[in-house]
Amino acid sequence: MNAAPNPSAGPTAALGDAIAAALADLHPGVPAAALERPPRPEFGDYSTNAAMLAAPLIGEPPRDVAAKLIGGIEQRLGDAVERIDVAGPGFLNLHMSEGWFRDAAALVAGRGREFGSGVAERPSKVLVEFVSANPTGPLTVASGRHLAYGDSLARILGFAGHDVRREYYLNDAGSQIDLFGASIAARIAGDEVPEGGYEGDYVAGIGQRIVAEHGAGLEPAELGRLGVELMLEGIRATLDRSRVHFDTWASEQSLHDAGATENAIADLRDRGLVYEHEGAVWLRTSEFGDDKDRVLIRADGAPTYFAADIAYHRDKLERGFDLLINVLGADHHGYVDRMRAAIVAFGAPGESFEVSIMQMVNLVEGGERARMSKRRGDFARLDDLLEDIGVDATRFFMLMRSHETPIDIDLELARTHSSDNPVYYAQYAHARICSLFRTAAERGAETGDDPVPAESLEPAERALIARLLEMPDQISRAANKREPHGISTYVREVAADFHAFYRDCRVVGAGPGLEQARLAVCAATRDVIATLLDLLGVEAPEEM
RNA sequence: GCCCCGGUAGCUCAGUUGGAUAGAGCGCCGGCCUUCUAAGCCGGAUGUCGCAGGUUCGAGUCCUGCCCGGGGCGCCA
Repeated sequence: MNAAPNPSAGPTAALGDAIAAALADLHPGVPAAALERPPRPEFGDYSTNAAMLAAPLIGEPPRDVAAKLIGGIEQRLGDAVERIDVAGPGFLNLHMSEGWFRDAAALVAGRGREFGSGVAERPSKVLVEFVSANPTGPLTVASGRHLAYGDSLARILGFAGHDVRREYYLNDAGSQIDLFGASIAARIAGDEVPEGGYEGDYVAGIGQRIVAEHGAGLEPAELGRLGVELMLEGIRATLDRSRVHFDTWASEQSLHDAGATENAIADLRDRGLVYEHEGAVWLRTSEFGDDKDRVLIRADGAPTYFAADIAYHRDKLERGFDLLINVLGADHHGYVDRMRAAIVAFGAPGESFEVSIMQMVNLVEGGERARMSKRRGDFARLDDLLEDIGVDATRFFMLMRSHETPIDIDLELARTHSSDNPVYYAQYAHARICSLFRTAAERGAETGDDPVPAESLEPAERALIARLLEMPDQISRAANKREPHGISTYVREVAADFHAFYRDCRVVGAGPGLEQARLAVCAATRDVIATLLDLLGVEAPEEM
């Protein structure tokens, strides 16, 4: 039952192992106990509910079981632990020794930017598809949230040890492209765009550029193709500014050209899952958890968007991914069941397909919903937001909340370069540490093997180290739950603990032994913050 | 009608897979720079965790039913 020790888990792993072993001695088959950080300092550095889990199986009161566990845990941990108390309903509270904290800090510092990486229990090959905005307009702030989430999730999964690829699916075929071409044609002619067409001012600009380069008189279909090229140029530039780089761009048109849609439908037909009804061709998605069957080919002979997407996802599966993650807007949630049904129809496990549903993002200024652009038919562009508040603030604010919650971005707050702006809080901690190392270098760091003075571990220092030790758990949690916002919460906690440490603990010139020990704590903190910010796609400046 | 998401401090939101006296930021009040960055720190006030039941040693967290807000239920994409 003991998992192989994972070097990535850090110093706390040994605590969990000791508890599990002591528990196994007492009674077999007790479920894995939690190792938590208790809510209050008096409760020690770590606590476990092991005794409360074992009590019903053993048939004794939790506090009695807890008392029996103490010896076994103490014996295994030696002088790492100073004292173990039984508390409350049966918690075991572990008070770690000063030496244990010093060793832990040195270990974390030694791992540098690697600390917390490789925590995935079962590394797998993952494809994250996100943004995938139609190339018929510039990216919006909604895409900005998708991109921040998708890219950060990819970074986190990669750091955790998975083999991750980012992909953008390009809807470069179909009725929307036709409509886009018709809209451009109308603007060139000085007419209103057709019903339901693209009304944004940028369409006229696209038309002008095409006329300037290729002359007038192009067919709408050609205008659509050239328009997509130009829009794509802009989209790539915006992604670049946002620090997002896709490994692959999948093209719907290419799938059509390769006959992928027909092949996918033929495959499903071979599996006996396709039938004809009222002139259309249907897929039995209802056999795999969907509400009802879905149309693959319309009565007029044209394949549906769903059919093309099935072909696309079949292609993803054939490329050997264990896990497909799609990042979609809330308006697409009704689409999830049918797509998963198709995945299962191809013989892949349902769990191999996941969708992260993104809630909306509003821009707020002065307590009111902000308009980034007042032009008719236009919308809040990501470029305008990047211009306004910068990449760091954009990405950080997008990831401060769970993706399942709508967010309001306060532009006034995001713009200010003051302490009120949460994006600078963690960056400032990082810059402060870098500055501290510069000072240490100027003054000449203390050298030698002086021992660390006893009773030199201040409460703030102890709290900071304990916070750093959460790193592996925080990474695996963010990765497993697909929640980059957990990283954003955690990095602010690390920064807050560092600022308190900085207040209470002199580093440079602290004295023989102590200065080096505290520089190790600072180095560990600096690296952890830099890693976390990088996972969010935010820079870690060395000075501010 | 059915499905998804949310409802936690004045505001915006966290809440580590069911744990101890529910937290943070903003806003409000008051303190702290002759030593490593004050973009910082410290102290102070505020809660029927939407409502009602249930599960158990224990529920903001899990189950059921309601209420409110947002989104979705096409041979559109």
